[in-house]
Amino acid sequence: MASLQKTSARYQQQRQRAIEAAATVFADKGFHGASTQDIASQLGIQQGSLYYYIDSKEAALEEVCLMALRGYVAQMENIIGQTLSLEVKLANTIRAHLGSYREHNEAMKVHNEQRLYLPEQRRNQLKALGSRYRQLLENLFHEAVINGDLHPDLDCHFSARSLIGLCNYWGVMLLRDHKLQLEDISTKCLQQFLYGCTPHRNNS
Amino acid sequence: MASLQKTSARYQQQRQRAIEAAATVFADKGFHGASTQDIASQLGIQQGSLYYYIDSKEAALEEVCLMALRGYVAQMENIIGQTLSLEVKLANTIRAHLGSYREHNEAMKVHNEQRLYLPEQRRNQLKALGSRYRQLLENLFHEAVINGDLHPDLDCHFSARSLIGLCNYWGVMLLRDHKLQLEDISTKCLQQFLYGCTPHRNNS
Amino acid sequence: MASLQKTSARYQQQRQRAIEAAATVFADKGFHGASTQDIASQLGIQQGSLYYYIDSKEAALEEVCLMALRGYVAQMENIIGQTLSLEVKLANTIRAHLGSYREHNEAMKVHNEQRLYLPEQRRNQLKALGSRYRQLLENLFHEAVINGDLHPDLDCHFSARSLIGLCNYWGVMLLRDHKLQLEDISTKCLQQFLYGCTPHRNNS
Amino acid sequence: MASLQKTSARYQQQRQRAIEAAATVFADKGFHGASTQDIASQLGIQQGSLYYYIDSKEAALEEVCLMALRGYVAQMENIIGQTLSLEVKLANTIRAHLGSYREHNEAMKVHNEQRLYLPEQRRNQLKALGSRYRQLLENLFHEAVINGDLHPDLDCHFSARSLIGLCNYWGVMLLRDHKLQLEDISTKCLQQFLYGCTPHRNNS
DNA sequence: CATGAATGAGGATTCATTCAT
DNA sequence: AATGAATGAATCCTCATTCAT
Repeated sequence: MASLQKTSARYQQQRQRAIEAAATVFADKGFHGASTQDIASQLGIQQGSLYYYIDSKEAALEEVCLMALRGYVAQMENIIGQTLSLEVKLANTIRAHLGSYREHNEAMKVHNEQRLYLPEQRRNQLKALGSRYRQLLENLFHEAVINGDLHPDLDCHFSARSLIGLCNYWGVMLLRDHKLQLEDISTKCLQQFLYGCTPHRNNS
Repeated sequence: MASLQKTSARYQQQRQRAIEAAATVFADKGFHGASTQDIASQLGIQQGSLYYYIDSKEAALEEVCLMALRGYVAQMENIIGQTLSLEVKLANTIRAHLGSYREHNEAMKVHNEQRLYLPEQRRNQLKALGSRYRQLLENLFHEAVINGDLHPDLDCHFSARSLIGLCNYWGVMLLRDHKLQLEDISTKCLQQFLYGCTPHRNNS
Repeated sequence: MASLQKTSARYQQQRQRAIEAAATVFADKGFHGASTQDIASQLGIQQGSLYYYIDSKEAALEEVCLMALRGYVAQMENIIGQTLSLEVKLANTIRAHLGSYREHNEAMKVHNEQRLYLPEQRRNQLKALGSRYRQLLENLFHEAVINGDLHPDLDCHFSARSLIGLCNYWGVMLLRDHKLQLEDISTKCLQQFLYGCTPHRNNS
Repeated sequence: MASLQKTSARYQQQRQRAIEAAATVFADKGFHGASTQDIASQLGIQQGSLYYYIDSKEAALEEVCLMALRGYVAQMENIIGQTLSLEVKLANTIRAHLGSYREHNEAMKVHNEQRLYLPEQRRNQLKALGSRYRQLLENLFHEAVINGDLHPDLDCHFSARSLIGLCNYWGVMLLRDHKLQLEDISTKCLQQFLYGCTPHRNNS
């Protein structure tokens, strides 16, 4: 009859572990392909006990996605806020983006691939965070165009999304193939993104 | 089972429709989130009747993926085989890649997002076709490096995959947002990929 | 629109083949474990076509059982009617019983093992034939007791059923193991049944 | 799955009840004719709940058969091990065999009639137990032949199986007709088996 | 005669969720 | 704080049967 102390540090920590377990399982099997039994097993508890920490499977997916995006956006705000050259800022952004795939228990992958299985209502926060991220990136590009660091005719919206697409692609590759080096891929993504494939003077 | 002659044009056509219906449904709800009832409804037949045309839900996913990749690789082989400049070949490749998202009942999207839910054994053909595609693209890059059309230090493997990642990202966007123009996105992808975002002389 | 000539020799022959196919399949997989597809395959026709020859799966089972019992009882009447010693009559009975397992497409086995899956109503004829067979055998025993050929205290009902049980057991063995010799098993069954296992003078 | 502790007495007892319910239902309707709904109803639980106690319908059949054979073989070993006359040993064997039909929720009947619907792999234990039983019986006969208790030319293998066939036949009859008396049938089976039907001096 | 196509009901199995303890 | 037990709905798939052609 004691009221549940769901604010205790112990509870919060176990809850966090539950979300991470969900992230791992969802990343592997997909939201619908994963069972709450899978998540409980990953955590080392019984299936029924899982519901002490999550409200529903769907809520768990939402938490996983939020966990991924929150860290992601926070890093981005930090990077953008610093006084550094465009190239360095972009390098940091890309490394942060790719790096977050290897941390966070694959929550990033889950966000990218599974978030649309959430009902509209549950995606509100997620959409806001995602927009914020894209906006920060887009603004960075706008300023760079004005500064002359980027091509004057650049479609900043298109470019921001392209960078996201590129990073998401390689992020998943980093998860799938552990031989890939984060630093190496980050550098190449930056090069590819800034200068393309053709011979250019900037690098000569 | 031995003497079933499911080769009539009528049967083959209906079967094709079934695979397309599966593609549509899988693209929307994911493999595990979609039910065979969903597919049957999409086709306008009873759930049980669906099995007259497909062997299992899993087999349907395999067919969807194969349908996507076969067309895709065939186009690629055609494009590569022609005597055209690198830029035109790449432009054609990108347009074909993006275009195939808008045809094929979203089979491309399903291939990209759901194929890993197939058991190993069912992915053999798929893997072969996928490798073939990447290889064709990579070879195109190798030759272009030798010709001097691309940067001499280019990591062709990385670049080929980056192009695929970029196209897949925008392919899904084209599906999601019908206001996007295929031609416009294709051109921008080509520009981004070849020349990056920085100001460059090639295009000036 | 021509009325179906279900009395033609051609039809009757094909119908017979259908019942035999059903017998084979039912013997192997059991009534509920067998599908009409299995039967059609065995016959080399399409599943739908099967219904031209049988009214339902259940009706097919009834036919199979009847086919088995009719032959069985007819042989028995023939054997009993002859003027022969008890021992020879029994030998003939046993050989006929066991032999029918190797002919008749396993219909005997199906009758023994599957007939109870028929609804009461469909078992009427079957019961009559079965009772008739047991009665014939029992009468044979009664007479033999009176003649002094069999033990005066013999429970003829029990003995008749025991003989049936013994023959059914070995009948199935003959189906399962093709190395077993019909003649050999028949002789041993007769010996076992008449004289048991203990040393006796009759055979010395 | 790893940490499930389904070892509580409560669980084991309910599980046992589930297997017995399955035995009853399989005996009545056959393996393929019985539904898991039937078993669950027999147990008084929901269909889905049944799977908390069994892994699959097939596994349930295996358990039923094992349950039957285990008790059966254990009794047989006990009987054979005692120092008693052949006749008494056989009497005990037959009574045990027939008696087990009336206990064990008809598991013996299920074993005899349905075990072949199990896939090869699931029949391994079953085969071993069955062979063991037949072997024990056969050995008993071999010794009796040597002692002169049984006919010197006896085919012990044939006789052992015949006894099994006889007992199985009457075992099923005991299930079907509750008016039959176990003791009566046992005695008659022994008489029939040892001395056959002809007049003999041994018993006079 | 025979078939291809379709149906709809039934069946095994899984699973998110609940809840008493 | 956690679990074992149970539920009932959903889901994939099979199958007996029908019927137009």
